Amino acid sequence: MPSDDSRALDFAAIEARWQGRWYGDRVFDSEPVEGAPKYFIIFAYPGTSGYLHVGHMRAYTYTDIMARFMRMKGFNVLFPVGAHATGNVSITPAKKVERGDTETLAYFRANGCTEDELRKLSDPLEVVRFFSKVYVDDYWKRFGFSADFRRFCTTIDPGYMRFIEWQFLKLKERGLLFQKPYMGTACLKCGPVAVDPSETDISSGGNAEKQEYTLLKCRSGDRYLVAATLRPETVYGQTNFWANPGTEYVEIDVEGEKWVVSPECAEKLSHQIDGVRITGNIPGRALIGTGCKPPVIDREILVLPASFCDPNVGTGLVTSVPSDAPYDWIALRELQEDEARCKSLGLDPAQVRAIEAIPIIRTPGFGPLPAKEICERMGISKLGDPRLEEATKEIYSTGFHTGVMNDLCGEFAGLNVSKAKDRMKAAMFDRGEAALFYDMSEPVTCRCGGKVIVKKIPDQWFIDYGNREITDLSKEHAASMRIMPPEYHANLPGILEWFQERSCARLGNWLGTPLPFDRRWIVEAISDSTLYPAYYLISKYVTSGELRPEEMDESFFDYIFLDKGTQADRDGVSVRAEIVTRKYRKGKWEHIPKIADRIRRDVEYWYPLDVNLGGKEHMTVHFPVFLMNHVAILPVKMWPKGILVNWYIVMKGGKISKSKGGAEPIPDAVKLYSVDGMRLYYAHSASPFVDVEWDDGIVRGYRQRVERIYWQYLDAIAAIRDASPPESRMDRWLEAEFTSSIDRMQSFMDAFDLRAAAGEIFFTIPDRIRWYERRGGQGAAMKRILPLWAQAMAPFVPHVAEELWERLGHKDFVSTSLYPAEAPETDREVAAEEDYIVRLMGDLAQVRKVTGIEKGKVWLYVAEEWKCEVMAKVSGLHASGTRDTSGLIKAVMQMPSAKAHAKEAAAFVQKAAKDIAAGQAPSPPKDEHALLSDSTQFLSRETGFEIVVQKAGEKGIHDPKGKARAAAPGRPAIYAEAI
RNA sequence: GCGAGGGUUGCCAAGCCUGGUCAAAGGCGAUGGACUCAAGAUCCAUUCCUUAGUGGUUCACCGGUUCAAAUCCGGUCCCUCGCACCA
Repeated sequence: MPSDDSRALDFAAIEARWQGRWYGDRVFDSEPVEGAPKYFIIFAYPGTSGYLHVGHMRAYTYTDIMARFMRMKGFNVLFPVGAHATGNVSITPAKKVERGDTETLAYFRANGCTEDELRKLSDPLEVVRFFSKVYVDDYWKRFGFSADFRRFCTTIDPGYMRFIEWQFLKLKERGLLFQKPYMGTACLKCGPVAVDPSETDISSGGNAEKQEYTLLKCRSGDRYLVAATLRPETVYGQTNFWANPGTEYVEIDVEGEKWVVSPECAEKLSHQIDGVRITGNIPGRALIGTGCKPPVIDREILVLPASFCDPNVGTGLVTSVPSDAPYDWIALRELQEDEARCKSLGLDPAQVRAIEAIPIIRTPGFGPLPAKEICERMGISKLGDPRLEEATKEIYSTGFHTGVMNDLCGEFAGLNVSKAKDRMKAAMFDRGEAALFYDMSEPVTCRCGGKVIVKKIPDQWFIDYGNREITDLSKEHAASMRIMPPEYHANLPGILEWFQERSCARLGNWLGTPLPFDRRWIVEAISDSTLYPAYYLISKYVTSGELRPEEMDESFFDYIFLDKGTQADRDGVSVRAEIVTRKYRKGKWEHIPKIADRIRRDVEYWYPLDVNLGGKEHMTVHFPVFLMNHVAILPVKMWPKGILVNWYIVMKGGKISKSKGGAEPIPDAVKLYSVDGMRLYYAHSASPFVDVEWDDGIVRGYRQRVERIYWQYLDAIAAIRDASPPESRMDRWLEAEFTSSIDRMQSFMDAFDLRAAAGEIFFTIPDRIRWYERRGGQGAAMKRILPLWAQAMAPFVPHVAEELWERLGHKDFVSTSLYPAEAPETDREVAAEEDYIVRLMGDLAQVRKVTGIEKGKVWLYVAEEWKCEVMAKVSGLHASGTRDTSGLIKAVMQMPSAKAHAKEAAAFVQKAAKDIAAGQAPSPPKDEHALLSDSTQFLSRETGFEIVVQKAGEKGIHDPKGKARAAAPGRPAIYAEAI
């Protein structure tokens, strides 16, 4: 027995040792092998934006486990890795470093970045280079990934960019690219910016949303007072118009029309509509008391004063619908009660008082005037009340979802509000009475300090994912794919259908590939990462220098992916493909396959991709376009075969965020928990399809579990090293248990159920071995199962598995060993016997507990022979459909053995039938008495009771309490006496 | 707004698709015991209530289907996540 302290494993040494050997021997570099089945798996590569955290490693580890498993199953596995540098992911940190952002600098330093390195990182390209290296060396190799690192590439490698150019040429050729105007968020100084909660481009306003206002053009003389509304469906309820008497408005020329809006709005509009210019000023005061004629309703309404008209919101002018807008309701009432104010603004109080709200929407739970009702309910009576916001939201959301337009709404009467909204908008546009206007829901400030606005981009490039043919083909193909979890498989067709056009390029200063036919545009990050698994087949040749980026023209890719330019018209093939036919090798020139041919063969061999594994954030973004681009561009035989989605590791309080940092740096985590401990944690602590809360203690527990198994394994080796232990029934038992565990593990793995698979190997098997030892197993079976056990562990805990494999005396790697093709025949009968013993021990414990007898003598009564016969009979009848008790009893009474005990038998049949129906009838071992007699010593030792085995129903047995009668097949009766 | 997932016994987490074998796997924690001078580690047992063992009440809540429901259907409450040119 080793002393206790030595039972801590030096994981770091083991990890370093095996990683050194794997990568030193390049055992995971993959090349096609004629005739060998292949397996091509990737994980969605990370953006080079920051350090990775323990959550990312979950997905990556799944990928490696699958890759390792398939390799050992005999597949030729290709598992390449890369990094995603497109867009501004690396620009953002570079900018932060450049301006000396203290948080960012601290973040880099905390993760171990040296000052030398840090200085360079103000250059985005350096950031890409830096993180590429960190990912490969500090994370992926550090985790022992069995990847082919020769193929590593980023999306801004020159070769990759050629590939993307080709992709877009093909999309264009297929008619899937088009241009149209788009309203984007932008800073006037910096160009397009992203507005999102992570605030990578902006300094504030990350939660702002782009809102679409409908501009209602209300005729007033030769011009329009233009009101902005989010609720165009309420136009029938307009009773008056609001303007702010305390502010200035401007008159602008819009395509020949004169509009009145706030100056702020005019400025915003000028970025959205061409040729907008200011032609005059109008004090708000001057509008009050005039009239205007809004769209749809055929009547003039009065312009009234309202302080809540904010020149920064919408047009600064508002149309009033007091029936459904709490603000309007309160404002109107206040004014109606304020005669003095009316007079001071030159309004006729009587005329103002005459205005009445017009009910337009029937909303369940509300009367005809919801705005009025909610204000009364909430006790809102003044415009200054902050709860007006809440009231507005409530009315809007209830009305929108449940409301129906009433009879006053002309042709729209009877429609659901949600439907009426779109139709009314469309009708007003058609008649030229309305226009669209976009604005942010709250102020957004760019990193440069400028204001972020909504700006029209007149010629934005889109990919047409709404294309009928591509959508249908993709849906059809998705149905045939292996997609996990099943819920996603079911949802994917819906997502593909929902996917419409998507902008695919950006103006501005981003990293990425310029569109080959319009180089002002840079292909954006989602669109340039759809076919990339295919590029891993090429990157190797670029890295090695065998292929130069400038040689990768359209005809080159056409040749290797689309079979164009084969044999017959070689003239069209890339020049380079012809050139590299000879190479100086080993001192002489030899002919080697042309590089393009070699790559083409690689593509034919490795493609399609078998599994694309990525986080759930990809479900509605990356995966659909990944699939649709394959369908659009590549031949059917190259369409992907599988998708696996993983959920997250979360910290208390939310998702671990790469951009925000704060998570455990991987190198530190590895020291704390060990690589194999973490790998086992990922695989086993939960299904891949749920979020898991990171918990230190639990991860430590897994490290300990690995250690424990390691020592259990070594002890087992030591115990059998030079001995030839005798074979016993427990050896047959262990081998059978082990074999079925391995069987289950294999089928779990095939179903991507890593958790259940790991459970078999790291929990069930050690547990069975302990039982084996407890029952006196001497090691004969251990000798046989140990090698396969190490192999089974290898995908999950490869470092420790290699170590154990070596201790067994192997000179090769367990990682590249193969699982045996066939499982040995095993004896299932013994399993029933051991189940019986386990069950009995449970009953004994139960008896001990309820009687309180700790030490004493226990009599076990094995059921009479006739009971076994009756049980078998009932069981057979039950299986063949006879289930009613009286029928069963009749049938059983035909049996002479039962008839001899008629009364008892009838009762027994009833109970047996019940147990069988409930599935609770244990299958008894063949000879209970013999088994028990053989096991008395074991049972005594385990329970501390003296054990006597008797046959129920025999004369002269010791049975003072008549317990023997309760004996059932597979379940002996028990009687205990304290000493 | 659009869409998805979920609420299980102290905690984490299986089961739910394919109803019965489910008082409900496994892990963690807790309690007791073994081993030890002791501690840790390890091993064994217990961990809803009850009871000389085969009984009772549970799987967010309400209702329904069924001989039978954690599992199917309808409703309610609560939580989480994805998307809306960040990737």
